[in-house]
Amino acid sequence: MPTAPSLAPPAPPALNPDQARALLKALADPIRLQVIEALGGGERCVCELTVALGLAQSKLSFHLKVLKEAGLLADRQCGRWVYYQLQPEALEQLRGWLAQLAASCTAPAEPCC
Amino acid sequence: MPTAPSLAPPAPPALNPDQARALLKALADPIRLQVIEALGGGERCVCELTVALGLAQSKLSFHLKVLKEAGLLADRQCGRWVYYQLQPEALEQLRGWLAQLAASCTAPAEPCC
DNA sequence: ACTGTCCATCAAGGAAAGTTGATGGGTTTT
DNA sequence: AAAACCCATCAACTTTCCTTGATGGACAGT
Repeated sequence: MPTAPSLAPPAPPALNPDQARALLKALADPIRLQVIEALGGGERCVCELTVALGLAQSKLSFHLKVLKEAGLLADRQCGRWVYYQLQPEALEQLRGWLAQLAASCTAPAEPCC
Repeated sequence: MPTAPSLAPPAPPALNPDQARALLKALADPIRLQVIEALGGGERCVCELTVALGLAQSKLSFHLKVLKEAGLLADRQCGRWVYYQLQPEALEQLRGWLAQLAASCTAPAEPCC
């Protein structure tokens, strides 16, 4: 048995600090949250998103790039269109990272005076 | 029975979008994460944190304020010192918010071509 | 009172992120 | 091959965030 196959069920690969920061920063923007919510119902192409959110194409493209680089979105070209879809695993990974952070806070609360 | 008393056990009050954004933004900074980790072991005063993290007093004070305003920290004055401590509920609330966001993404995945 | 320590706040400068309009590459349609 | 459409990228600008050094308030000790 070379490398014991893990039996953990979903077990997200655990985030490194930079990935976590990128995710947090990507989510900390109203426009990008709107994009995520708009993609909640399924895949959409850029031109659909521009009209749905009332954004300039250039502006939307910028935010899509941020979200994609953070790992929250995946894109797929289809002819002349580019479709974006959510990567819900990313949200789950961030949740795991937060849980781990909270777990490291064993604060015993030591009042001094 | 005027307002039925909820039976939910811990039930964090649920975050509004602005609170969630403040939390995300506050966590998306390396220095502030160091502060949080430093406070993981319990309450600390500002002067302890400055030496522990090697930060200028003014700089640390700025980041402490951001974290406090986001709800991640609470402070307490004791004589000449000011002690900061973590508010782990804030992390839990953010986790809940993320779960809710993920739940709203029912992406049916509709390939077109 | 005077001095020293701890801390928050401020103004000014620098760095990073977001916005805008324009340009060009790639694809389909005519 | 020309025209129309979808989209990413770029440079210039604006805005937001962070850093730095200085100032002052609150408290404790002398």
